[in-house]
Amino acid sequence: MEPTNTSKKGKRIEPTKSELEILQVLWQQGPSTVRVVNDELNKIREVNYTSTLKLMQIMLDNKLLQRDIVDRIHIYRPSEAAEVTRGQVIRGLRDLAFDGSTSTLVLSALGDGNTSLEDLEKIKKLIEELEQEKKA
Amino acid sequence: MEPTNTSKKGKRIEPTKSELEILQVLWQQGPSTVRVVNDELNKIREVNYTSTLKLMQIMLDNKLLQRDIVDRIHIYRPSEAAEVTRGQVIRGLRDLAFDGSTSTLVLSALGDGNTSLEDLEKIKKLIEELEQEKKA
DNA sequence: AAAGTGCTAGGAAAATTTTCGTACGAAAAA
DNA sequence: TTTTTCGTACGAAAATTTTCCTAGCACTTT
Repeated sequence: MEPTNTSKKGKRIEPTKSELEILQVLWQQGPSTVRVVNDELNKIREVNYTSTLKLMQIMLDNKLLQRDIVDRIHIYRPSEAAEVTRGQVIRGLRDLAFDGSTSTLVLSALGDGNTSLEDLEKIKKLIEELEQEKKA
Repeated sequence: MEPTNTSKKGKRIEPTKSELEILQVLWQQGPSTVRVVNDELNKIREVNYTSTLKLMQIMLDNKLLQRDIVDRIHIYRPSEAAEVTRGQVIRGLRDLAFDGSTSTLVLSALGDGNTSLEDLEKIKKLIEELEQEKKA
């Protein structure tokens, strides 16, 4: 399908699965080289270095990542804070498979019975804060 | 990549985006013909009838859907209840992009400030129930 | 019966995503 | 200086996902 945007650079798209995987490493580790990211990925599954490199270059093109070059070392970092991208992704999934309903999604997420008491408390706290804001 | 399963039929996979889109229609409308599903999809975006048909046939192969034929009319329905598939999907995303943390995910879902008071209450209720179970 | 309608099956093309081979440059080691 | 090492860029293959074309069957209409 023909994109509405004719310019090659700067298309804004949702990250793919592999891209999210890389973003997650960068969110965890902070700005990193390809080597670091690739090593991290290889703790989970086998990936060739150049595969990770290529993907990160594509993400640079797509503006999902930014890059600093200091002393010839390429250091990549996410363009957006984790919260922003995660929000986009979760809302996308909400609309795609959860009827557009946040509560359906949250109920489903909590539904496996494996959420710890601390987490439940944490979430309850947040809800109460949100309720305060709403009522105010 | 070579699948571990050599048999053609019966491979168990996570639904793709388009497949989730179809599942969502079936969850909403109940068991339906391809025509109904396709009409529903076309309220959102243009899709050719045979595209939807093909996808649903693939999903039948993958056992994501099941089919009843009554009076030559093919009626499709999801193999799994919405809750089950939604749970799989949300856990997949949790591990992929939310550090494996349910609370991070939920906080992110609620974080856009658009959740209604009723929804917040509904979620809080559920959390309190879960806490009771845990403590018991 | 012939033409039209509405549907399924299956192949294959198109688009997207993911993976990797190869070339090449710069720095370090021999 | 030559060789080895470590990294990037780029093209293209491979795998996956998505789309649609064509053929064929059954029923309806003319």
